[in-house]
Amino acid sequence: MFIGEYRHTLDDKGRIAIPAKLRYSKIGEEEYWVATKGFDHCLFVYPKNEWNVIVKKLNERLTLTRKEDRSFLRMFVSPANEQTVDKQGRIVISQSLREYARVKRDVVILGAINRIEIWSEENWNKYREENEKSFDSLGEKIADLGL
Amino acid sequence: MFIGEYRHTLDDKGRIAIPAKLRYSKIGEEEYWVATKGFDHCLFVYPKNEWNVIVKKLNERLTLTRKEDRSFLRMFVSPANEQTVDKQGRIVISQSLREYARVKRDVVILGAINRIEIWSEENWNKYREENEKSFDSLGEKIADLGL
DNA sequence: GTAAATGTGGGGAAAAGTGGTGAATTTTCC
DNA sequence: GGAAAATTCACCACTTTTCCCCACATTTAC
Repeated sequence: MFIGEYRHTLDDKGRIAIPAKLRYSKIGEEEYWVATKGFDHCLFVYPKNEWNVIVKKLNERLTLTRKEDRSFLRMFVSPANEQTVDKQGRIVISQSLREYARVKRDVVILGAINRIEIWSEENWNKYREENEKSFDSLGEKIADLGL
Repeated sequence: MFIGEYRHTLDDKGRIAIPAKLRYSKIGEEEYWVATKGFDHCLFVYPKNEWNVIVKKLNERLTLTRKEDRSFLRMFVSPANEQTVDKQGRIVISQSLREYARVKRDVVILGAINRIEIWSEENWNKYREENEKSFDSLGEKIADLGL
């Protein structure tokens, strides 16, 4: 399971190191990772097997003939990128993904149970500020989680 | 599985390179590809075997007597043409397809699971802008896929 | 305090993408 | 039917990008 918040840097070649704690978590020891556009202008990064579960579900439910389905496919699946980790534990973030998430150099990486999220530092700070304020009330709005 | 977003160029002869990641993906190593008109004014490009699957389905489900079926067949199957890749990994996009998708020089190529899509840059930017806005809410509609 | 692991930067070889030339084939026109 | 024009096709060449190493600084673990 992926948890934790990490500050890393993206180098000139678009490479970013996956935090060791995430890289070597059980769920994360895969041959490759898949990065794609996520909600709220961050990137979602899945280990191979988790990604495959999602695509399988999507394939069952999405149809070629429905407009919304095509849109979701193009927004979520098409931008995805398979990446093997290099010897230093890094993956490459493609240019279109970097643009989408507006990441330049300083990056925040979040563990999010079955995926990793990559945020530009600016976006993350803004998001965090906004949501910390309403954290308590937020708890009441979301579904009954049985906590 | 085809995934990824790529920016390529179409040359004066109508040739376009299939991104290497797509060309060499398992599903993509075929003798030839089939390009045809797709939804939303882009082009759909299938590897041989995937195209055959589509045609088989159409054959089973479309009837000669229904007006809409005939129309769909003529819009989707008739404009299709087979293309072998040259030594540089390119295929030729026929003029009528180029006109349909309004592609001139700058082109965006999308991996879309079992097909590839070719967009003119302008069309893609417009489509993306319109659909990115509703991406977050769209995700909710598609609902709990465990993303 | 020392050794190992982690994160960051960079260089060189290989692959990918693009543009172009000349031969072969097809089309057009008389 | 045959010659000229146009188009297509199969290579070749160049530029850019990507990939695979190696090196080093910093942090973590023992």
